[in-house]
Amino acid sequence: MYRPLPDTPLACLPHDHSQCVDSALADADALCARQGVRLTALRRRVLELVWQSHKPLGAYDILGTLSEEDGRRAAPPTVYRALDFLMENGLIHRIASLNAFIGCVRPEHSHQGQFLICRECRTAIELEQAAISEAIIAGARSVGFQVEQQTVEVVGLCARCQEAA
Amino acid sequence: MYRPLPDTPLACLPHDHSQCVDSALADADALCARQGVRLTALRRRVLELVWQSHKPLGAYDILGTLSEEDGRRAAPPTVYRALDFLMENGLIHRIASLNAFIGCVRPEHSHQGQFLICRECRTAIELEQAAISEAIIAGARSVGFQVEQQTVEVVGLCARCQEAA
DNA sequence: AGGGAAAGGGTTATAGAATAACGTCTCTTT
DNA sequence: AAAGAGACGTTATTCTATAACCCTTTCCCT
Repeated sequence: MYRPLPDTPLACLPHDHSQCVDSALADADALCARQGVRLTALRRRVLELVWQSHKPLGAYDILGTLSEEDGRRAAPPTVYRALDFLMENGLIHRIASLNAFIGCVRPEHSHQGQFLICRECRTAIELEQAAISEAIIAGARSVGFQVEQQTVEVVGLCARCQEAA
Repeated sequence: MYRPLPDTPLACLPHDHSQCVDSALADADALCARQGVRLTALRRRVLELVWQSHKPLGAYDILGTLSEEDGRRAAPPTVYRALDFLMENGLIHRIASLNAFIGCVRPEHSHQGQFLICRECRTAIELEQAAISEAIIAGARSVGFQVEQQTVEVVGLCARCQEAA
């Protein structure tokens, strides 16, 4: 069942993004069915909005879009509850340094990603490198600390924006 | 019984914390003099408050303390400006995942730390391990990403809280 | 099928974190 | 003494997130 990340994450390249969205939603349907949890219309719509690009999206951006769609003005808890559900089920990640959310590229097995965030185009690339994780666990162990949760968020320039500059 | 390694950070151990504060302030005085920037009374006081423990401290906690001290009610920009100054000069770090600030244990050379945050006692231990940094830089390079800034924040259990449990 | 518990989500209000914009005072530096 | 920069006060606002309450829907048990 282990599917390795492609060598070059799609987020780095021009690609047919509608396929990203479709497969993310299909994966989510399958995953929720398997887990016996409910991917309601609202949760599914929020997930779709988060996946609208490879750039982390703020809760209030989502809120704004939902409000426009529905005519009536949605309230923050509506969105935060959906986001909480999606995070609990590994479908999205929260980027703490941006107060924003991004679709998880591999929701099928629980994990915490590492994120490369381009300061120019704002795209976030998710990595899942054992070498990074292990370096952190080893470093922590050297002072007797037991790791439960890692936050790795890196800012810099993506390959495309380096070329552009 | 957990036996510390030779270079175990003080935050991991019982210690005379007033020495931490004193030396942090003395270091800050020296560093600011060397850089030709002004460690004003306010900035120095904020630094002292941040150093009051090894637990990350929120801007509004600082604000509250300042307000009590001064009688009059301090406003957020007062604190945030001081915090910005201290960060620019490498005297404190911001912990993004906690919206909080902590004194830098080695302000003498600019760097970004890696932080181990105990979920039980809230203590944050600053690491500066080249192996972690390098693993991140290498991982990023593998997708053509050029790193400028790293955020590494780890949650778990410190040695003392593991024993207690 | 009926009934109760739990989950989902609307709504109002509030807490918590950070910044914008403008004014004032005080130092230099000339 | 005047000009300019830096530091800080002050007011207002924005952005992010949660609390608390209520109603409806769904699920599950018998």
